[in-house]
Amino acid sequence: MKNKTSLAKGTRDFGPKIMLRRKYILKTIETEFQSYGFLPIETPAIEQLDTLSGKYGEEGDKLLFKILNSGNYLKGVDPVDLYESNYKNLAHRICEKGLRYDLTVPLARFVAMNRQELVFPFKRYQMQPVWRADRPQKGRYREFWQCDADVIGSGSLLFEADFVNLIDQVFTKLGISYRLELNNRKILEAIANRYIPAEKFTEFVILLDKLDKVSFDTLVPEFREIGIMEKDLDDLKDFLIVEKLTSVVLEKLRKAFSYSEKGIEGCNELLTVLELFTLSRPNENVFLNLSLARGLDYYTGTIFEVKAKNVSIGSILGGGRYDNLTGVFGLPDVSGVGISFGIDRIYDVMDELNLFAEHSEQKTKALFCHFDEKGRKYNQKISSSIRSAGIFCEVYPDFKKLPKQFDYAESKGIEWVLISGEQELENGTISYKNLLTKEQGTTEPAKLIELIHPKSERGE
RNA sequence: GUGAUUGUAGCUCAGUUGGUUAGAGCGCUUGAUUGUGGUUCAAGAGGCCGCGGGUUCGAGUCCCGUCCUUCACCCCA
Repeated sequence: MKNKTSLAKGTRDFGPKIMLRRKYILKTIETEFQSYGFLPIETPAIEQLDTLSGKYGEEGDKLLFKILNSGNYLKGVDPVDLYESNYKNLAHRICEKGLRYDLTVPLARFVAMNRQELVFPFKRYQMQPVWRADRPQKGRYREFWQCDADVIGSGSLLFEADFVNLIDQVFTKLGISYRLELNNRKILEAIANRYIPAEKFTEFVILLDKLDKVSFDTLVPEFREIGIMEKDLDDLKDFLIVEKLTSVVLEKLRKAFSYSEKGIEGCNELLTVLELFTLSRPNENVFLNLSLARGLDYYTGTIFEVKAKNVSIGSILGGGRYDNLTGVFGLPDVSGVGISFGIDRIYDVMDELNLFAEHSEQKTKALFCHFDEKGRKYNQKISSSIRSAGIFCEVYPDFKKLPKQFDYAESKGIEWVLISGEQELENGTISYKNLLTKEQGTTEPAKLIELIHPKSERGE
């Protein structure tokens, strides 16, 4: 029986073992989100293609999954386009919907549509899958989950500081050694203004982003191409520091920006963020990286990026401040800031570094065993009472030999087996064995709860 | 989108210059053992060699296409 079926490229099934771990990551993040006052929303997987198109740049548009119209999707199609395989024209004719590419644009749409009912600043979190028609590779999937928290409708730098703390709490809980890099779009603008005309800013930013992977020197030809003078190259190279974020570093930087108000503003913002997060949680993992740019060009202020130490898998979190995200949906001048955890990559990091603990609290604790219909009925009754007491348990479904039933318990990691045979039924008792400690005996059903989950462990 | 790479039993993998009936380990089923698991021993089941075409007397093996895997680029979580 050969498996002729296969998964769509870049998608994955998750078995129980993996799901328990994914749920654990999700739960850890969700708890932190909630503790900072973020409230959940969900939006549809499917959006109008118009909502998504043009929000992610030319590259992003190519990566959008489009959904073929229902019914006769060829109605109204220009035969010339068909004949000439003019797929770009066709796509928007025959596809009016698409799968969401991230959670930020749907949020912007949501806020614009529901602005009357929302309390501002609106703090929401959202944990849902997103889809990108990318070629899969390490740490990159076509379907993956993002866990976003955003604050809409406030320019307060307090939220940037909150995010720094929140990020630290999540990764500390998960046991991941990380490095949080910050930058500010205003600082980038100030640097760019030093060397090149404003219209080259985007190209400049894309180049800076590459410095993460390749050395400055290999990019020199491209820097020249966008108009950086030969004499300025060394100056730029010295400028692009990566250092621990401290007030001393920011002070130095601010002096270097004496020519640029924007630059000074960016420094002041980072200084405020530093002060605020340090008040609640000093953090040694925060760095200032002046070449951190991030491709998404809607960012206007602080930029966040987190990488795991000791694993090469790209960033596991990204985020930043944007001043006009909802503008295209008819709600201008609303400032927001947000971050996004990539839990598929976080999973890969934890898997590679062996950071997953056994999550035994989620497993079945006891298995009821028996030999015949009478015993099964007896067990069925007892099981429901200990289940009501909060003990995860299950009743063996068939009448098989005891070793089989033990094997089942063993392979599911069930600690206790409870046996009801002729003897036990006659005396109104039940036999038990702990597969880990080998402790065994016979007791009354009413005492099972205390046996399996003693008060001392319950903390009562 | 560009360039590579992979696919043989449930899993991990052998399979010679193309040559009878495609193998191993682990796992699975049954028994030794009809109320006490993980060990041991014995027997057994399980494969259209990813799919489609081609070359050949003959293809798991060579060629072409396609799908999935993995990886780099682009870009990103």
